[in-house]
Amino acid sequence: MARNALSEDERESRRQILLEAAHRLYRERGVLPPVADIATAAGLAKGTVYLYFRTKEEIFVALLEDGFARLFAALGPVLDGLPRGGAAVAAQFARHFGQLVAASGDLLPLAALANAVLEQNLPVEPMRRFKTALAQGIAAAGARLEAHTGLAPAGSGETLLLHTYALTLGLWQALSYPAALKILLKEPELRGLDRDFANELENAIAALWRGAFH
Amino acid sequence: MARNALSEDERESRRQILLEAAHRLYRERGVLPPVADIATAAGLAKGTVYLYFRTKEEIFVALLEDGFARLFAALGPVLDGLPRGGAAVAAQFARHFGQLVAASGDLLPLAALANAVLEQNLPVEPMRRFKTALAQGIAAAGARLEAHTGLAPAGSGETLLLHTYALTLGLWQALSYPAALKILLKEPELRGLDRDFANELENAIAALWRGAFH
Amino acid sequence: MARNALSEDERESRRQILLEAAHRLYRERGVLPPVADIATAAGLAKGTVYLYFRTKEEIFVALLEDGFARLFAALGPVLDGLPRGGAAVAAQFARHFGQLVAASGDLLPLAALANAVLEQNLPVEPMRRFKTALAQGIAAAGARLEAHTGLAPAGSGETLLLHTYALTLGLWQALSYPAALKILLKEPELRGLDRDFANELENAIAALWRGAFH
Amino acid sequence: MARNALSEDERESRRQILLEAAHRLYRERGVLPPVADIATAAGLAKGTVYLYFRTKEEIFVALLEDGFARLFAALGPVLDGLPRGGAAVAAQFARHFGQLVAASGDLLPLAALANAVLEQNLPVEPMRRFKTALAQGIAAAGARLEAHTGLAPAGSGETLLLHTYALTLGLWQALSYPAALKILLKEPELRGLDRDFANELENAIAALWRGAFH
DNA sequence: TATGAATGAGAATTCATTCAT
DNA sequence: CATGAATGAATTCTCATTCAT
Repeated sequence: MARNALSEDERESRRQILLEAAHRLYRERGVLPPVADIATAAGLAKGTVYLYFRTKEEIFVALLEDGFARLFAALGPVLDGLPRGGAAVAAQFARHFGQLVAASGDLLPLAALANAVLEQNLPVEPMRRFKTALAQGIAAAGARLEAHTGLAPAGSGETLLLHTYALTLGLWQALSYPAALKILLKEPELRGLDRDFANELENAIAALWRGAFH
Repeated sequence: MARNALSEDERESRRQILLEAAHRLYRERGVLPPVADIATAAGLAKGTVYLYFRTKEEIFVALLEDGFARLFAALGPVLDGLPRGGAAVAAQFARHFGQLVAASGDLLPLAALANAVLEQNLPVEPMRRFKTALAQGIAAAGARLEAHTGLAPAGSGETLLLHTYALTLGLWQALSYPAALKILLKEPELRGLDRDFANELENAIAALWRGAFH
Repeated sequence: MARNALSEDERESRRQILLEAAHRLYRERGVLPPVADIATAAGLAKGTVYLYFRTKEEIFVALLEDGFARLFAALGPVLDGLPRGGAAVAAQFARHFGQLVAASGDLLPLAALANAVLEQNLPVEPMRRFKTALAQGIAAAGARLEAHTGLAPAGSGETLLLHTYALTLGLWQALSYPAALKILLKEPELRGLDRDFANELENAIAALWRGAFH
Repeated sequence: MARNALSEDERESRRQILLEAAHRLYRERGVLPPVADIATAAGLAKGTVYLYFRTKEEIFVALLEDGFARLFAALGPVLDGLPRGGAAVAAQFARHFGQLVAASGDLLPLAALANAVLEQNLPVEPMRRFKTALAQGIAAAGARLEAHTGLAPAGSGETLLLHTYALTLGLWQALSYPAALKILLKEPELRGLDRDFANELENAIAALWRGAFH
């Protein structure tokens, strides 16, 4: 059993090394890197990657899962600190949420990839894991939100957080540009799309929450 | 002068045939089809496709452009019919907008693809065209929105519509599933994500607009 | 007949325009340009090119033919001016021939292409035309060479000129580099191949001729 | 450490199999064969080829490198056997060199391809390797030539061998014909170009060397 | 467990040439 | 004669994944 535990630790550590390598390469290149590169960056052989992940996409879904877990963990205190009801809730949440998102690194680009790319070649099970974690994270946070702010009826907290996530994801996609197209934004006709994501996000979330709280 | 140059109409009609073929294949398969298939589906030869579009991605951006043009065209009357100020604006817009989106067909999946995939292999110029049309459509609609509802200050209409677009896009991604994963939604842990998109969208937009109008 | 003659002139003029366009594009790009580009550069339509040349290669063989015709024309006076026998012949010819080659523009790169590329897709007849012109040019010049210098036996002039051509062509290939590889020449190990073509050619030809004249 | 990494020998042997397959196909067809065909001929899969060579052109440059290495190896004894100075050198070298070239197989057609085709799509590094080997081979042989024959000044041996190579390459191009055009040679106007390469080469080289040695 | 050699499906794009008008 | 739209053959190279060792 001791041997097993140790093996389990080693296994987990290998997994983490692979995840970090994949994450780093993705950050550097802006596209899903080839498995061979991930293996090399992790100091392992190509075949070894497949002892830890069944497909390349599974690696990135795992990354996504980690990212969301961290985000939800950070979200707890923010929700707990919200004032009961009233006008201040929206503004306060929007500000804190904006900071959380800013600190979440590559979560958004990765999440945007999820639908378009990752889900194409993914065994069902990791997908279930990810979606389940997402659903449960939102549900738990929703309950907490309702408890602290008095938002009613039951379920409306979950719904609001789902919308919050959607707005965040969509806004990031509307405002983010691949490096090659950044220049376009300087053209006068595109001024309307050249907005600061962080600032825009805070305003949008604040509006959504004001509306949800009336 | 050229005896057999294609007339502008003929050329446009060929283009439309290609666009429709591409659109249909995309709808059927859920992924960007190979150019060879598009050509065949359009009754043309592979090389011919490249007389009308420089890259495969350009085809789909053109589709996107058309879709948005139609959406904006339909949006005009909706905005014009909004009541001046007041509480009713949000609910009325949300209902009509939901219908517009429902009628827009594949616009959303295609738009979701834009960032992740289409922008990878696209000459700048069609990208500029698309983004410019989008920016101008939003700006024009924003002005109209302000004029009819009295929303102030200037620019807030444009901003609200940008957020509306983002929320729509993000929500679609959060709630849509590739066919292979639809079964997952029946599992109890995922009940929270098994929501009707149309209904959810209407609620979310209504909240956002209520918040924007206070 | 007047009409015919005029047509004939027009036809020849069109041909020349095409040849010049092809030549210019080849000079600019260093590779055989697409037919479409040649047509555009000549202000004609793509199909029109095929009214004047049966294949793309035929265009470039025609260019080659022109180039050699000019070279042979210029070679005549050089041969006529050679001293009868003696040691001075080699040096004098080498010097003049080097100038001719230098003035011949793209003849060498084109000639180098002939074997590797042009002959792959060429109707027999233009090939015959070209080779015949080449053979006759060399034979005529050989006779002239023999007459003036007293080189014997009969045929040895032709042979010497054939060898002269071969040495020129081979030397150009050994010493010429595509732009992308010019940098290589600065490396010390490659110093031996970094020679001035004009100078090298003169020396090589002089040696060959000295040997031929004993 | 790697349990099943290929040994250097095995890897080299695979490489050789690929080279031989490529060589054979080139000989049979007279054009660079598609990679797919090379792979099939070597009993390997297409992708495998790219584990050994980065581009198709690299294969043929490797072939060229091998060929020249063999030629230089065979050239050594020939140079060592040359008489010191005097009139006999040229004739003796020409005869032996002609035999070497005759035994070198496809070296010449391949070398003729180098400029026109191979250099178009070649990573710099294999190109450097090849050119460096060529330069060093010529330099070393040149020094040997000077040592044995007393040819002076220093460097003139290298120069003479460069010219020898150029003359050989150019002559081959002037006299060789693709199979489809061999028939042309029977026409009387082309009699001047219908020469036996081996014989012609010996004469040309002899003349060049006589001239170089005075 | 780890390795890394081998696999081969997969797809975009170019461009010479034809031919209906 | 001229046009230029249409054709479709042709080929490279990448890369996820497997599996013998």
